[in-house]
Amino acid sequence: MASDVGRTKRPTMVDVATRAGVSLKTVSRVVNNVPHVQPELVERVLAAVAELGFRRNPSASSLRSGQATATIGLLIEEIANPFYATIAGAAAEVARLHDTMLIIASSEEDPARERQLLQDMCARRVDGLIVVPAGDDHSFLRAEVELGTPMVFLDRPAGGLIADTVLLDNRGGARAGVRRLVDDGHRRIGVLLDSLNVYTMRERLDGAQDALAPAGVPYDTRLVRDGVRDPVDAARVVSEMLDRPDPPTAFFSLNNRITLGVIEELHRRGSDAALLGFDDFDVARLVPYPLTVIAYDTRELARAATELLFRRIGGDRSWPRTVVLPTELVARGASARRAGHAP
Amino acid sequence: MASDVGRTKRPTMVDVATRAGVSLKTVSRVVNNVPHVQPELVERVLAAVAELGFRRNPSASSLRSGQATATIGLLIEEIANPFYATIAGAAAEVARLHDTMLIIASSEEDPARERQLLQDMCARRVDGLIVVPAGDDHSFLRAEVELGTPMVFLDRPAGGLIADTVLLDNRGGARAGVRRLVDDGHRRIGVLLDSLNVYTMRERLDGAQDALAPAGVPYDTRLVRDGVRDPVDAARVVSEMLDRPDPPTAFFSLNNRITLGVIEELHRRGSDAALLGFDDFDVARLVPYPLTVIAYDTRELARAATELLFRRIGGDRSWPRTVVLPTELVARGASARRAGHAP
DNA sequence: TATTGCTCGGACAACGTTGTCACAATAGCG
DNA sequence: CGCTATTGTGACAACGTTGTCCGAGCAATA
Repeated sequence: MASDVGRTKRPTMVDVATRAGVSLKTVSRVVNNVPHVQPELVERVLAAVAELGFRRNPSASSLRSGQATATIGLLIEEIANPFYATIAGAAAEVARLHDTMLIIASSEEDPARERQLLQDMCARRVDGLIVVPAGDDHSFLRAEVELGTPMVFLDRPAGGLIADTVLLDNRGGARAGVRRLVDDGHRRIGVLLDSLNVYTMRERLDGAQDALAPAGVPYDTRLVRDGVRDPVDAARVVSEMLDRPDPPTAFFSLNNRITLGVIEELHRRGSDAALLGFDDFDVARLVPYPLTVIAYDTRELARAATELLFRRIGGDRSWPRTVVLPTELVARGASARRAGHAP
Repeated sequence: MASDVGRTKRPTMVDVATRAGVSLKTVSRVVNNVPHVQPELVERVLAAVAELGFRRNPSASSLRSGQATATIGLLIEEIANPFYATIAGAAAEVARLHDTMLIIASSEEDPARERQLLQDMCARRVDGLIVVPAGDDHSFLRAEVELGTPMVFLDRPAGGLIADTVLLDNRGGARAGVRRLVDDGHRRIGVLLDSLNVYTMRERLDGAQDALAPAGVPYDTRLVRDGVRDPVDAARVVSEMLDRPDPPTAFFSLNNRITLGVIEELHRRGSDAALLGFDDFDVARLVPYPLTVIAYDTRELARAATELLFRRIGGDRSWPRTVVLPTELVARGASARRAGHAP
């Protein structure tokens, strides 16, 4: 083809060796910083490397040496989601400190795709994996674990596999938040959640029940609604609940997407129902409605997981551990009501 | 060490061949779907693959076959930033359609780091690169381009390198937005921007001047402020400008981080200055202040770039092109003033 | 039955690198 | 001055895969 113009081959160590007038092995030594090479030769080799623009081929390198691709994999649900983006950012930061590349893949909450991606990453011989599980059976990873690929599960536990896990205190956070609502005298609390198939949602709902049951609040199915996917859904559900003869005096939304919809509807109606939301969000203080959020440090979550992973990669073979990170209740919003500036 | 427990070697094609009682090459053929292999042998091989849990070693594969690591690289400034997260999500989606892995790396706006990461990705023999430039000299990539690694620059043009580029119509968008402010009678417009070192900021400011100059609006240095890094900065600058004897009647903020700060201050003061902001943001409609945003489709931006990249990977050797995507003026906010529900 | 044509399996080399080993050159010692 | 350590260097093989090529096996044809 006429389009091959300028299509040269990449320089290899052999080219560098020829250029520098040394042996292949000497180049290898210089490139890998092996000591006991004459300073003069080192210089000649480095000069040749620079002139030819040589870069070591990591495929060949990791093929030969068996290990250490200087790459870790991160499997999340969806990169575009700010929660996962924050996780990816924090993981990337830690990886950078270890001179390691980060491969990010999105499962899109599809267990089959999750499996495919994880196996693909393992086939690429990543040095380790951080996984936010989508499916609920990860026993297919056992072979990889036994082959020595360390992995840390993040935000949700693995299914059918004993492994390192870093979680939020979903249940405790929800319990504390709802307890506050109860302490404030609320007895009819609307609860909105995405899906009970998700571990975090189940935990949060359990936490709410932990707080409601001892307070003697009866269980009212009409006040717990799952399948709330987006803010529009949420607004509709809130509207329905408020139109009932005995409307809730408070709402607990189990994630921030739902919280946004709830705020919108409450604000639109000029309601004064209390609102508790799991997850903080960055424009929370601009929101024209007072609310309490169950906040946590997403970066810390990812950082803890990534650092644990690197400890494993570094050779820590101790028993798998589960780390649970705390949450915190924070008052937010109501800037529309002339809240002052935060310090 | 006693810790080697369970540390088996990964199965190779040789193992599979032995197990299936065929030759190594036959396994290779089956694994690569080469036709003309006896159906019975195919079955035996596949059975052995499944039993042993064999996965092809991509290092060896791409080493031998020279190309096609089925991986593309994306270099952005910061994964945790929603703009880049959205880009990453869209790029990942397109990559998935092409059965390709996406490696994401963050330059953190550091040109040295950018260079390092790009060269690292090239060394890993990615099939192509998408780059949001941080530095302003990318001539060091020329060697890679000549070696046949396609690359597409996104959001900002490359420096010192002729290459495919996908941009927003920053200048046109700013021009249209500011023209509307001018048409509405505004003559004193406060302009807040991050840094003139950034290409997009320069373009947006140029667009503003395009609209102001013909309208005979004099240039007032005190109304253009750069170095506005975050919402707190922005709020302070707005406050200062409003305290002047002839305060601006409108503000133009050149990115959404700044916009948030401006909103907060305007709302806090109960000001009625008009507000125009570059970049839309997802909670915009919840915002308690009316504003116009210069919006665009971030996903489309990334999609266009990624698809162009895959066309190049597919063999398109036509002249490098520059794609400019349109922006759109959208009215937002003021939900605090009882705006109705969007349909 | 012998020849041709065709299909498909297997031996072998090679991709670029690194570990092993051996050897050459130098320094240190008696 | 000869011997052993020590240091520096290179030949060679191997990592796991795939491209090349040859030839075995078989059917169709003369």
